[in-house]
Parts: sequence; structure tokens; C-alpha cells
Amino acid sequence: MAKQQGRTRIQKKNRTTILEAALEVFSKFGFRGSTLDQIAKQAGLSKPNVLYYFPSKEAIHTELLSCLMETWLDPLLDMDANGDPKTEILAYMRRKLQMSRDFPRESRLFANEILQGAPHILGELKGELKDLTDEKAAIISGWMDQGLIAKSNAHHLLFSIWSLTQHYADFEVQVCAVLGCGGQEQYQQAEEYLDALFTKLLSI
Amino acid sequence: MAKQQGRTRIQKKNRTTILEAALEVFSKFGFRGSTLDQIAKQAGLSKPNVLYYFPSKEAIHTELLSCLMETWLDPLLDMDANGDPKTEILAYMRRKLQMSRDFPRESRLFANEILQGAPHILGELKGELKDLTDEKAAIISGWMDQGLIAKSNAHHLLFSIWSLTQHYADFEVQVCAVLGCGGQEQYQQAEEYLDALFTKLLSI
DNA sequence: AATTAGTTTGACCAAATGGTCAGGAAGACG
DNA sequence: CGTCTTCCTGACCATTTGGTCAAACTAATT
Repeated sequence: MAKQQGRTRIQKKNRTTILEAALEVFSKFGFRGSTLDQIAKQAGLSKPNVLYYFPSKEAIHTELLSCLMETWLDPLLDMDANGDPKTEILAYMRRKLQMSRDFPRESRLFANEILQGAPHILGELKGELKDLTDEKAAIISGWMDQGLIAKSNAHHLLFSIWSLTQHYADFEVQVCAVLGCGGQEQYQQAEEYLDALFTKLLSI
Repeated sequence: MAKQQGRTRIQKKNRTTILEAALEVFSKFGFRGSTLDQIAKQAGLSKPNVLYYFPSKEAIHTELLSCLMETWLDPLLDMDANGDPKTEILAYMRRKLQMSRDFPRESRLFANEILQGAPHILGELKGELKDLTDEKAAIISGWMDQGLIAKSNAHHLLFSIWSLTQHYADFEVQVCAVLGCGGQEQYQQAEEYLDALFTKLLSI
């Protein structure tokens, strides 16, 4: 983590540029489907120059993913055990849906990685992700036991939030094809629909 | 369609073998991440022999996808406008969940394709898929208008069935990492959870 | 201005990859 | 059995790809 901060301003700028370009390319074609040339071109740098800042294609991918993992967990971290259960869960769902809307590339990068068996981040999944999920699922189960929200499987409740919200980023092409829309109009409808869905689900 | 049936028994067998091998490989690494050598090895054939049965790597992929599209739409086709609304929708959801359990590779192949912008099947998405979806969404909306099930956005209701069920196949690694399970125990829990979810959602 | 440290690139390399082809092996069939 | 068609393969090819390197260029620093 520490050594990742480039020292000079030029290093900082170029590393950022490369990571941004890599996100664009990797999220579109997956790891094995992306080439260094594509990334270099997208970044406006030469290929050897890209490899001057990162030791390999894989290193770029790995750094991108580990940065992403934190971003991905943040909204869940914010779910407060002392808040109002229904409010907390709905707010978490809305934050995730916003992330799908605002960071679809990140969502697709993550989805690509998981789809292919998560070769680069299986450790984080079984570690950080599992731990945090277990912790928050326990909180939700607590709320259920106290009769504050309807009983259901807390882990699968979290899964359903993930899948329902990320679907709009990961399967955007399909959603747009079916709805016949080009832009982001679907997110307004999605929020209304998901709001209603989880409100009903959590009501006793 | 017609010319795809190999004439001789040996053709039939080998084409099937190749498609099965390709499914295994493509679903794991995506189109660009898979190689003809991998497919050939998986099929137990030589690379030139694979290319004797299919003109190119892309042709294998395309055929796989178009066969898949039908399989994928079938469960939705079965949803009957004259049946009991809640039963029909729940049964459709269960069929989709079973498909995730029994055909995860097919699900992942499809997900891979959509994730990358559906370059090979965008036409089918905007055609067959959209038409069928619109048709069934209209049926569901009709049920809602008649007060047989709770009102909500019918298109997004279908999206939610797709995302919730396919999640267990496409993100299997993640689900298993979080639940700490190796096999398919999650599908039992998933069915219970999703059953309850949609029952609540559809109840007036 | 001179020296040094940091940055950039064209040319290059080895390996992998999609695909071809001539000819050999194996079935089908009279 | 002989002929004809279908099936299969080793060797080969052009291109792409991740990655290297020496040399050139630029920015700091003294």
C-alpha cells in the first residue's frame, strides 16, 4: 500500500492515467481479452512507457482490483447496527444502486473477475468480504430476532441486494435492449421498483 | 439451422463433443480468453480436427450462443396467461433457479457475453428476447390491473427474477466464499428465500 | 551550464494463437 | 476387394501479444 504512491508528480499522474485506462479496457474485455496495446493507446502512452510504471499487465489488473474491493465494501460498512433497520437496509440498497449507475465499469470489472472464478481475489472474498458480510448478516439477523423486520435469511438478503443492484450495471446492454432505452432512464424505475420490493420484504 | 445437422454419425458425435468442450472453456475464460488449443484438448481432438468441423473459433462460439438463447427463453415461454398469476410467476422463478443449479456453465457463458456488450447476440436481445419479454410483461401487467397480484413494474419484475436466480450461477464463487460452502447447499436456502421474497412481493 | 535522476520510445524478441494445407488413415459402399 | 468419400494430423504460417533494452530525451538539482 505504502509503496504504491508514486513519488514525483509525473509518476502520480501517469499511474492514475494508466489505471483509469485499464479500468476502461479491462471492464470491457476482461483480463485475458484486453491487451497492453489497448491500455497504452487508451492512456495515450506508449506500451513500454506503461510497463515503466507497472511491472506487468497482471500487476495493473491486481492493483485495480484491490483498490476496487475497498470501494465495493464501503457502502456495506456504513450500515449501522444502531440505526433503524428498514432505513439502514434500504439506504444500503440505494447506495449500491447508485454505484451501479455511477460506476458501471467498476461493477463490470468485478463481475468479470468473479465470473471467471475470482482467480486474483479469491483470498479477499474468503477474508474481508466474508468477514464483513458475516458481521452485517449477524446484525440483520439480530434485527429480525427482535421483530424489527420480517424474518428471512440474512445472508441471502444481502446476496439479493447485490444481485438486484449490480444487474443494472453488469447486464446494462440487456436491460437497455429490452426496455429500448439508451441512457440511464432505467435507474429511476429501478429505484422505485427495488424500494417497493424491499419495503414489502422487510415489513412484518 | 438446417445445415447444422451433421450428416454422418461421426460428424454428429464430434460436433457435439466440440460444443460441449467449448462450453466448458468459454464459460470459464470468456471468448477472447479461450483458445482453440484449450477447446481441442478438452474435446480430446487435435486443433486442425476441431477446425474441420467448425470454420473458426468464432463460429463455435456463435453456434453455442444461439443454441443457448432458445434454452434460455424456454422457461419464460411456459408462463401461461391463463394460469394462476402467483403460481405462474413463482414457477417461472423456480425453473430459472433450477437452470442456474443445473446449467451454471450456460449461465456464465451468457453472462460473459452480456457483460462484454453482447457483441454476438445484440440482435437476438433486441429481437426475440425483447419481444418475448414485452409479451410476458404485458400479461403480468394485465394480472396486476385485474388486482390478482400487487402492482409493480412488470419489466423490472422480470429483471429481478433473472438477476436473483442467475446470481447463484454467475457469482457462485462469491456465494460459496461467503457461505463457506463448497457444493450446492446454497440452492436449497436460495429457493426458500426467493420463494418467500416473491410471495410477499406479489401479495396484495 | 553541467550533472544527475527520472521519463520516453523505437526496435526487437520469444511465445502463443488462429488458421491452412497436403497427404495419410479409416469408413462406407459397390 | 477396390474405390471413393470422409475424417484426421503433423508441419507450417502470419499475426498478435507480453515484455525487454539500449539509447534518447526531459526535468531537477547543484
